[in-house]
Amino acid sequence: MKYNPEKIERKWQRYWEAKKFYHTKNSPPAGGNYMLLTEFAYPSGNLHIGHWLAFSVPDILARYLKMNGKNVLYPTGFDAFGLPAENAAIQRNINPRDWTEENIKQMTKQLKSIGAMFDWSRAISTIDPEYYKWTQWMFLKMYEKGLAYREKTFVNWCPKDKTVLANEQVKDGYCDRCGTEVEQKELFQWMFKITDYADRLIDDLDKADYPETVRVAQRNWIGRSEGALLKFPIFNPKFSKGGQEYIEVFTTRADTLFGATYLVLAPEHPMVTKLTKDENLSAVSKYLEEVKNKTEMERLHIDKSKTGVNTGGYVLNPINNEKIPIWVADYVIGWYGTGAVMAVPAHDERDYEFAKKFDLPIKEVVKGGNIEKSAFTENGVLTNSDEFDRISSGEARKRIVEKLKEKGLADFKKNYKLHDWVLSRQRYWGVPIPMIRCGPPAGGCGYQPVPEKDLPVELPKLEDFKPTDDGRSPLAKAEGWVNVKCPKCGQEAKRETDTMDTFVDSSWYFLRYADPKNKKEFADKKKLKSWLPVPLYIGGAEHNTMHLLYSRFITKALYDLGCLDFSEPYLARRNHGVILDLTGQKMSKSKGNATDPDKEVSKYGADSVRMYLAFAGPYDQNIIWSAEGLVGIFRFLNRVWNFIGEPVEPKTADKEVDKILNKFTKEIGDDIKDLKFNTGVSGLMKLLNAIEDKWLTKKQYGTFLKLLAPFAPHIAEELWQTVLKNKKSIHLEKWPKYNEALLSDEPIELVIQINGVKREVLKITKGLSEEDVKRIVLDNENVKKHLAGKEIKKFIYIKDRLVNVVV
RNA sequence: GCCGGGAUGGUGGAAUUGGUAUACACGCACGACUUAAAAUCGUGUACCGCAAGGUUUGAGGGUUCGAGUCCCUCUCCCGGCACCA
Repeated sequence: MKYNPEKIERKWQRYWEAKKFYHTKNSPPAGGNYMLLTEFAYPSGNLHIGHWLAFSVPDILARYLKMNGKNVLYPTGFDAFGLPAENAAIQRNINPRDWTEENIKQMTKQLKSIGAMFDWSRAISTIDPEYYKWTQWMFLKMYEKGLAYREKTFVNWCPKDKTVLANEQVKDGYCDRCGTEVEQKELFQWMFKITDYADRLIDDLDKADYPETVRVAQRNWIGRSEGALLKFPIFNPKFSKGGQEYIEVFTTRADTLFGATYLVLAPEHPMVTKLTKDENLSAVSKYLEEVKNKTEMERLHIDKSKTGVNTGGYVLNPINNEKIPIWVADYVIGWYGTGAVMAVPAHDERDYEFAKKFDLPIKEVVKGGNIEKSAFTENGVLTNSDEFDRISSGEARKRIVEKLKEKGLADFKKNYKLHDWVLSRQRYWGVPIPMIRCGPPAGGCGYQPVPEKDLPVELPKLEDFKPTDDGRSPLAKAEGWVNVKCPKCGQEAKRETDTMDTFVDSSWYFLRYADPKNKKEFADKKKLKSWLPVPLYIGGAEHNTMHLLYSRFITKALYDLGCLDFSEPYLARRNHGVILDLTGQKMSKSKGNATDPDKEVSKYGADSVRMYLAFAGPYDQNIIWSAEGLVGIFRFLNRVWNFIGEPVEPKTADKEVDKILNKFTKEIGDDIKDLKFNTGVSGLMKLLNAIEDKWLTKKQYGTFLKLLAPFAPHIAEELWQTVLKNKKSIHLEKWPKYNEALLSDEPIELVIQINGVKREVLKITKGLSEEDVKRIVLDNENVKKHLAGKEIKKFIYIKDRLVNVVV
């Protein structure tokens, strides 16, 4: 019979499903529980080849761990709310729910064709009210703790999607979802106080086994910098009546304070007009108007040359009371720090450029550079700084701040680039924010949380769910839903009509896998304890900042709320790459270069696709899809198919085969454990090459199939049950044990170098002493030839490996 | 600009972490089977050289008996951050 994957794969998938093989029990066996987490899928339409990479390759590890006695949970689910689904539904003029549910059905079918050991009994979907009830519950808990709040701020507004976006969802000034240029709007929004967790989010990165890229990306994103807050007294008769007023600035270079020759306010700074002298007012207003008309893009990227105007106002340098002019310039960012900086042109490139352009004084206070030519931004020794002269920058930073601190004019301060997480969206397809607004904007009870017993606040069915231009969610139109009684006073009130960012839904989904059907809690404490934190989380690098940061934050918040007894959700994280076409382009539907996995599966089978993806390269690197490479794997599986035949009697067992199997049992197992799936596959190939023309016993054939089973579960099962006539599934078998003694039994090849150049390879037994080896080596004809007439200076012997004779 | 990762045959990649560079595949070439092709099997395949031998891991230098691996300088590619004070 020929190898026909289409015939056997469906059959075994049904068999495994019928026998509930992968329905994980809660009680751990001796080996313990292990949740191997992969990122759940967004139901966008069809499964693409990237999903196969994300799910089929880690399945190799899941199966290996199961064979090694772990109670493995390989969960799956759908991250089903969100903008793309909603936009797609609008385009097709159908309801987002219908569209999403249809996709979930289709993708579930496709996911099953992978042959992964997903536990479908625990599958979750974020649009299930039984799930999002707990998303809302968590929001309320956060609200109680003051971690969720509503405030008017400048937010990113996508004019096409008609919703606000979190900072993380804006890429170079464009909407991450649709590519439209993002505008800044000042709106009331719901936010999570993620900034409260900035330090812990950085410091705890070292508590888990995260790849360096993740650590760096998150640290960059949070952007902690340590410096000081300095108060500059305002010198302006207009405002000094009735107590001194100050401009606060943040700086990491307090050591350069004596070099501050002017002060700059961001155009957004609330004090700008107040501080501007009457005769400068028209110039300043004009400038503010100009800046307002610039888009974020122009301000950040196109127009990098410095602009600004003098306000005519002054502050005093707190360290020496020098009078310093106040300027307004848009190179200072409104939201970062205090929106004002002390300008030290001698020691900051931006200030230098600005000072040159507007002819402001440049005063050197740190020695080491040439300020005639450029700003000197490194540390050095202070000069022109009174009592601080000849002190190093590092020391001066401390001392200057300490001195000012005594007068209440400074303090040490950490600053962050991280913003609070704007979580409200003015869109239909999301989890309703469980809040009720009582009374007019002023008066009434204000915002009141929906009582816990009323959860979930279900998303109503809407005929017209299209977004609006007025910054209001489409839910505002659902009058029957919006109008409720205030939970506090019982008066007429309205529901919050914004929905939550989908990243809230996906920030805690892995917790639900521990107890997906629980109606009383988001998960039972005991079950949480037995499954979490996640031992290993595998996913795409595109989630290294957003999703990973958010889920770490929510985990920490839940920990603080007493809901969890761990504060870091994952013990380890590994990234997988993306799939590229032969020209190195990223595969995508829109480019038309995407491989359709269904087609490949119907041609070569799921086993071939799985093994190809595992084989094509290291798992954390990008994979180049090669149709020819896939055929190579298919050929290999055909050879396997033809190899497993009628077993011989144990009496005639080939001992050599045992040795080979023993060696590869260790090698392949180690490879899987280390996520080196590519060399694991090559190990299987080497193994087959070594034993292909030998006759094996049933046990030996079985061992081979067990090594193959995690990679190609269908063909392994077929040959195991139908050719070898085993009654039970191969996927209930244990990973073969290898014999350490047998490994060291092997003769080894000793490399002989003369002056570092390989001259001879000798087969010797393991563990020989240096004297024995020396005798054997110097007796070798080839070695003698190369040594003739030369004096041996050194004889280096690396045990069981190599000899280097230096002459 | 700062930070991180990388560069190995015609291609994807391997290399026990300082010890045989190019495993395993793909591709290609030749051969076998075939009327023929496909499939399959066999042989070869880093480069120079008839050979002995020599050269080779982006470029150059260094440490070492020995470097793809460690150190320094540089080039290019990918990713994160970026007027963040």
